[in-house]
Amino acid sequence: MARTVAERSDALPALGECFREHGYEGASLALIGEATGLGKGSLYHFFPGGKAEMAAAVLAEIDGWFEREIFAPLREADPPGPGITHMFEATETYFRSGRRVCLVGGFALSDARDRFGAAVKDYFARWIDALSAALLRAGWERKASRAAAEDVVGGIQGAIVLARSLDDPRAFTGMLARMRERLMS
Amino acid sequence: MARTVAERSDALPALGECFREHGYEGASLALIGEATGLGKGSLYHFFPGGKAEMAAAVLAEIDGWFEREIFAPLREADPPGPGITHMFEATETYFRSGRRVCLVGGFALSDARDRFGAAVKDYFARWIDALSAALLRAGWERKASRAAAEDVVGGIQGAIVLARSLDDPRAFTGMLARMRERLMS
DNA sequence: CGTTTCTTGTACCGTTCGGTAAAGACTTTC
DNA sequence: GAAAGTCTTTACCGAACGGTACAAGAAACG
Repeated sequence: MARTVAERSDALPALGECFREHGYEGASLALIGEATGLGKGSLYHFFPGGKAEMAAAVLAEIDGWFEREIFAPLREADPPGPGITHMFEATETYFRSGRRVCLVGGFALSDARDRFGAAVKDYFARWIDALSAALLRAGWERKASRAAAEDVVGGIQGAIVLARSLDDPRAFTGMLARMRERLMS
Repeated sequence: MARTVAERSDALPALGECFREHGYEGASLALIGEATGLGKGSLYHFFPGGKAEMAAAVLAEIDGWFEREIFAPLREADPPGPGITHMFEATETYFRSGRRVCLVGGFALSDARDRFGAAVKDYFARWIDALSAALLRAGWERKASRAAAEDVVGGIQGAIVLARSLDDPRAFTGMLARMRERLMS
């Protein structure tokens, strides 16, 4: 019947959610087909490289979103304060207060890291660099800004783990609020 | 030939390492057999419940180790300072400066959480409680001690994600050193 | 020594895995 | 309206999955 989904990018959000919830290995083609509403034929039409290409496309889309919505504002906001504030707010929304897992962080802990190591490394390195640059412009010392950026970017990942483990989004919002206070005071 | 492995507990370390490296889903019986040196016959003899029982046994062993080596010292050390110092040192050794993944944290991010949610929640809740109690005895206010304990326990998980992502153990050791300084100063 | 209990290797089960092939159905283009 | 290109359905493949059955081998015990 050819439902003319038309764009492969239309499938990316559902694809991303599927990888998020089940991990790279756990996201079977059956689950992916269910999540996207696409059969194997369509999936392999859009992603001839199979699961690996699907995951790579999702990673690229996520990378683009963060670059646009978080990294660039961090680098460019003048004064830098609002860029940092926006990072915390956008992060909290994006991860739905810890109810939504970070796909990149999840990949980092699984053996999907071997396959997508470069993308994973790049994502976190650029986040830390962008935040560190913002702190630098806000008057922080070089070493202190780098350390604080690592603390915050790492802390966000830890906050997700904690909120999911305790089954309590307040663990996420609490940690973020305290990190924010530590940066802005 | 019946190599008389004798104790099912002898297989737990290798079993744990296998789940750590590949996750619950990714650890196939073939990989598990390879890691433990045991055939399916032996594995199902010791763990009639299959993979789920193996993972539960590993979680129980990990829980016991942390209770003995970290939680109890945190609760009992008098003065509390050395108990906290010991926690940081033991944690750094156990996770091999972030080269070794936290199995419980990994489960929390995957859909293994649905299966082992209670054990995962308990592990983190008891860690936070024990650390919080130590800080309380060290003179911290109740709310501040709880917040700091969440920051540190979550921060450790984030440090593992970061070190693995950046492929740099210094991200782990650095974050831990700064959290330690924040607690002890 | 023989017997019982514990441990193991092997063959096998049905299911699901990622991936392929090819024909059909719809759109677009001229 | 036919030809070309795009998208989807369906059936299928070999391999690997988790799990079971069972008989043979080693240990322990009388």
